[in-house]
Amino acid sequence: MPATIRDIKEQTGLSLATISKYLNGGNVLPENKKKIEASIKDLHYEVNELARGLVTSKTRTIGIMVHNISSPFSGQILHYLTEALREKQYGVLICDSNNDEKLERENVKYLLGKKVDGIIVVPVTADPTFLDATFKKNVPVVLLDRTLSGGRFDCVKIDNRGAVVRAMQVLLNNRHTKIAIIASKREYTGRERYTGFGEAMKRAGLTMHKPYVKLGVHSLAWGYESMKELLAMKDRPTAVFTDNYEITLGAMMAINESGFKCPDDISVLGFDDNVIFHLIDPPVYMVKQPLKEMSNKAVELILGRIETGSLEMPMEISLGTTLVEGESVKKL
Amino acid sequence: MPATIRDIKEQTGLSLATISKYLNGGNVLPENKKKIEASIKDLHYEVNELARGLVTSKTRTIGIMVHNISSPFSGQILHYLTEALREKQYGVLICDSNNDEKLERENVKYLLGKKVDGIIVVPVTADPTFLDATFKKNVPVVLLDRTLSGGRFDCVKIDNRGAVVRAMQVLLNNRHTKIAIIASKREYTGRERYTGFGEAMKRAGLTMHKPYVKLGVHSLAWGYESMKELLAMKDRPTAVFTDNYEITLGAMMAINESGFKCPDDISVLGFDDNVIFHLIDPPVYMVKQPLKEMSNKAVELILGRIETGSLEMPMEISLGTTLVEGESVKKL
DNA sequence: CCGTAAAATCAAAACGTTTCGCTGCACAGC
DNA sequence: GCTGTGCAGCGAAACGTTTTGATTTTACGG
Repeated sequence: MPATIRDIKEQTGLSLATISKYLNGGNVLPENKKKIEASIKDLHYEVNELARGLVTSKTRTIGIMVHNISSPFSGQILHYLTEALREKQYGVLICDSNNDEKLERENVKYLLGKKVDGIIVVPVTADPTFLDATFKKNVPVVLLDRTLSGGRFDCVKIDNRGAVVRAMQVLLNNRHTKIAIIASKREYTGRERYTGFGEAMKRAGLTMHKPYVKLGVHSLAWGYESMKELLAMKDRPTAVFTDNYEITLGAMMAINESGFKCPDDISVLGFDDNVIFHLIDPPVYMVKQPLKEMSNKAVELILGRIETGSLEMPMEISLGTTLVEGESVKKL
Repeated sequence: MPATIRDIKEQTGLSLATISKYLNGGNVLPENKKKIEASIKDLHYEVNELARGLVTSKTRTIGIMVHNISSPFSGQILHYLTEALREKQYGVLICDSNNDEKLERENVKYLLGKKVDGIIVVPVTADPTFLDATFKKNVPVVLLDRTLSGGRFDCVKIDNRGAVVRAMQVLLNNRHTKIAIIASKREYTGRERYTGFGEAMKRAGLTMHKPYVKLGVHSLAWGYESMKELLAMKDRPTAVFTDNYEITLGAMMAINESGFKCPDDISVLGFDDNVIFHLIDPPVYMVKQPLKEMSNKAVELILGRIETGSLEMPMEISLGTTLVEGESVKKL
C-alpha cells in the first residue's frame, strides 16, 4: 500500500537507479531532482528500511544491553546514549540483562539476529565468551563502565581504583583508621573499587580488618544487611566506604533505622552520585562519575568502528571522576 | 557469508518452499524434517529477519516511547515491559521523548519507519494528533499511564481520581483542613490527580485556598520551589499532597533544608511508591501504582491487537492502587 | 564541428525470505 | 477400477531497495 520507489519511477519516468542515487545523496540533474522531490511529496514516499537493510546489510541500529534497566545508573546512561545516537540518525534496540548471565547471552543472539550494526554493553558476566558471536559476525562492541579480560573490545569506563584511592583521602585526612567497606564482588567495578580501597589502606599504613570487609552482591539488601552487621559489632568501624548507589542507599537506610546517627556514630563515603544523596540526612559524600562523557565517548567509538570499518587495536578509555562534598564524614 | 535457505536447498535437495514451511512450523515429512534440521545445524543457519520482515511486513518488534527515560517510573515500566515482551518473543525499540513534544512526534515517525508491529507509549503531549500516522498505517497503539482525548486508542492506567480521593482520607481523618497541593498541570496524570484532590476537598466541605494550589511542571525543582513558598507563608498549610515522584522528592528536600520538620510542622502525602521514600526521614505516606500489572496488561492488549488484527472498540483499563503507610502525616 | 572525458542515467541482477497456485501421490469409498 | 480428498512438495513470483557495468548525455577545448 505505501508508495515505493517504483511508483516514483512511473511518475517521473526516471530509472530506479537514479532515484536510489538521489535518495542516498548522489548527484542528479537539478531538473530531475525537482521531479523526484515533487513525486516524493505527492506520494508520501518513505524508504522501506527493511528492504534497504536487506541489500546493504546495515540497519543504522545499535544494540544496547544494560545489566539492569531499572537502576538509576542505566536510566541516565540510556538517556545520554539514545540522545547521542539519535543525533547521528541511529536507532537503538535496548535489552535488559536483568543481572542474569543466561539472559545476557540470549540478548547477544537476539541483537545479532536483528542485524544491529554495533553493540554497546554494560556487561553482567565477567567471562567474555558471551560476546564471541559478535566477533565472528564482525559486529563491533563497546563495553561501558566495565571491562572484560582479553582486551578484545573497546571500553569506556572510569579509573575506579584511582577514584577510590583519592576519595579515601577524605576519610584518612579526617583521621579515620577503622574503615569498613561494603561492596559487590560480582562485578568488575566492585572488584576494582575494592582493590583501590586496599591500596589506599596499605599506603596509609593501615591493615584491613577482615570483619570490616563485606563483599557481596549489588543490591540494596546487601548494603542494608551489611551495615546492620557493622553497627552491631562491639568494635564498630568509624567509617564505611560503600561501593555503589544501591549499596549506599541500603546502608543509609540501615543507619537511619538503627538509632545510630551519621556522621556522629559512623561516617559514610559513597560511589555513584545521585540527587537522592543530596536530599537524605545527612547529604552523602560521594564519588561522581561523568556519565554523559562516558556515553558520548562510547557512541563516538562505536560509530567510528562501524563507519570506517576500522580494525585497529581495541582501546580502553578511562575517564576521571569528581568528588561531591557531603556531610556524612566526621572529623575525628 | 552467513548460510541462507538456498544453501539448505542445495544440501537437502528440497525446495525453498518446503524449507520455509518447516521454518514456520508447517508439516513436512519426518524424513525431510531430519534432513533440514541436520543441514541447519551443519551450516549454522539462522533466518534473516530483515528478509522475512520485507515479505511479511511484520518485524516482531514493539516500539516503546516513554516520556522521560531517566525517571525511575520509566525504569520500572521498561523492566516489566521488556520482560513480558521477551517472553512472547518480541523485541523492543525504545525511544526517549525527553518530555519534548517535538521529539515525541519524531519518535513516532522513526518507529513507523522501523516498521514496528505496535507501539506502547507514555505520552508527553495531550493532543493526540501526534499519533495520527499510526492510524493510517494500521499500527496498533496502547497508551500507558496516561490517556488521550478522542478515545481512539487502548489505554492502561490507574484510577487517578479515585486513588487521590481515597488517599486524601488519610489527611482528612487526621483532621487536616489547610491542605495544599503541588502538582504538574502539563500531564494527564497531574490534572486528574488535581481533579481528585478538588473532589475530595469538596466532599469534605473544604474550600481550596488559591495560594495553596501549586500547578506547574513535573520536576524536582518545581516540587522544591513550591514547597519553599508554602513554608514561607505566614498562614502555612498543615499538609501537602504531592503529585509524583519528582515533586515529592523536591518537596522533601525543601523541608529538610528549611529547618522545618515533617510531620511536626507539615505533613506530606505523596504519589508513586519508590524505595527512596521508605528511607528518607520520615518515611513518606504514599499511593502506590501496580506497575507490573499495568505493564503486563499493556503487552497483552497490544499483542492481542497485532495477532488477531482486531478492530474492536478501543478499551480503557483502569487498575486500582494501594496505600503505603508512612510517618509523614501528623494527627492534629 | 569534432572528439573526448566526465557526468548522469539506465536495465538488470542481487539481497533472503514467504506465498501462490499447481502437480503428484496415496488412500478411501463406491 | 474410478473418482474424490487431502497432504507434501514444487517452481516461480513477489517484497522494495542498492549496486554493477554499460550506455547515453553533457561540456568543452582545439
